Amino acid sequence: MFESGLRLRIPPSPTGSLHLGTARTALYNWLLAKRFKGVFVFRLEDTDRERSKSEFVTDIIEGFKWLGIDWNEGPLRQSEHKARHQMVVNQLLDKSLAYECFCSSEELEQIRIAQRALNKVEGYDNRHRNLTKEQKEAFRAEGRKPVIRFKLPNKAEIAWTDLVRGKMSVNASDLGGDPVIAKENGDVLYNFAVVVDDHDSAINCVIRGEDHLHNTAKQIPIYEAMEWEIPKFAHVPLILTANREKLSKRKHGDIASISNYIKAGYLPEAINNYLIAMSWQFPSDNNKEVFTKEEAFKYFDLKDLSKSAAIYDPLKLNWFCKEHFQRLSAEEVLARAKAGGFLELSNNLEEYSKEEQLQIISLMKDGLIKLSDLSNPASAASLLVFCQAPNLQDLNQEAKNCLQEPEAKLVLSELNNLLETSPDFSPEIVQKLLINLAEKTGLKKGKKLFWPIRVAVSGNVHGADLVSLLNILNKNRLQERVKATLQYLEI
RNA sequence: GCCCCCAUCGUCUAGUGGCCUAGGACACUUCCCUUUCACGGAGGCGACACGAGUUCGAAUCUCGUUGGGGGUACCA
Repeated sequence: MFESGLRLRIPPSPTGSLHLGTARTALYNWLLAKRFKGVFVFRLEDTDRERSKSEFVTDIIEGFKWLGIDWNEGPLRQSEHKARHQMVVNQLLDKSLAYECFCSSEELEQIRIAQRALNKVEGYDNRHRNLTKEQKEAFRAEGRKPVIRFKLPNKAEIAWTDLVRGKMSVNASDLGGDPVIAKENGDVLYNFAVVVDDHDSAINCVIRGEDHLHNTAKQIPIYEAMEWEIPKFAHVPLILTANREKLSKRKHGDIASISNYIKAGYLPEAINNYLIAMSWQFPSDNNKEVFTKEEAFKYFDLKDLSKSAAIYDPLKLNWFCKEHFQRLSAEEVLARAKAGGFLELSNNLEEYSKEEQLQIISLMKDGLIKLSDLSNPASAASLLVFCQAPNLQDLNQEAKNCLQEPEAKLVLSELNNLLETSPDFSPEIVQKLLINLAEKTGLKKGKKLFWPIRVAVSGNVHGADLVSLLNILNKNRLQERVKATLQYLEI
């Protein structure tokens, strides 16, 4: 299908930070480029001068890098092709395939109102298609400045075979009139610029969101007018929120921006996995859900993509996160946590040896969703327990209740006594210590015995395996915290 | 309003005319493991939107209805 070599592109506009949907479209492009050894072009769609910002350019590039999405050409900037765009506008004008339109926004609005009243397609009625020289001069004399409109073919059916959806067609008359390609101030518009730039980059396959379906119908006639080769089109399904609206930066900024996932310490491999799996899975192996994009590209094909929109499910994303954390070594988790600045606790882990740090991470990484959980006191994966004694004044209800039990004081004072004579900790010693404690207190293994220790140590009745926890924490810290709790109970 | 797209458990999906009393995953839930939480293991709940047609036979093909989404700018 792509004898001359597949050429793909992703053209985000730097009017906001990298959007989850853009990332997903980029991913699908990347997957296909890798699979068929194509060229992937990265272009910044920055023709809207008021809304485009350099900080967003940085954000988008950082986002792609974080996800591991690389490109072969670019970043190109649409704004640098102004002269070229102008040239093509003039060519269309010369060939009478485009024309000047002098309608004011008020006139346009009136046309729409009238059309709507008749249940017709709203849009421009092409009234200035065939203005005479005199008419144009008259408008100019009024001080009007024209926009340039492209002549859509009359009553023609615009059809293409979509690589995701199959046969598609839109009637030209349903497109809302001849589209403006250049504004009054000379700036060209998206639907025109994108065609010129894609052609100039020799793009032969356009993968974009389903929201562009009508744009494709507007763009194909421009290719035809210029006698340019029309690329293949593939419209991928959209991401919807739980209440079924298109995921937008403005309304759902927290979940829509890649930068937020970076900040929260998500694993890029989990985001990639989720984004791909939203609309695609391994052909003939739907049991394989957890995979990397490098595994996926070997089998990826647009025809296997789902046609319907997917609803963003944070719970499923969390599951992918857990799965990918489990596949990471403790070394790797530790390195990423450090590099990302997620170990900035009050006393950080530096007082533990490297080996102990790795033990700590292994102990905690089972249920880890994102790296920021490591320093979030509310999270079960919080490392706070290793860094500071619990605040006994401010315990949760479960912990409070536990300490009020009569056995709590008994357990802790006996433990305190045993610690006086205990040798330095090892897993075996801790194990023995707990057995001794059970004997001394007459309590069998159970909540009555172990919960008070947990509260004294971590301020919580739940947590990681107690023997490992105490062993890493070590004798001194345990002693300090048990004493502090006993003191607290005396008052 | 008009145009376009989509339609299997709550969610993501497998399924391309008989292997379907519809399979998997997330979520929920029961039990087991476990000093706790989690992890892990074994179960459970739960869907072909509806109506016609084609066919010996339809989740799969056709048409209609309904529902959902997107588009409808001198934004991208």
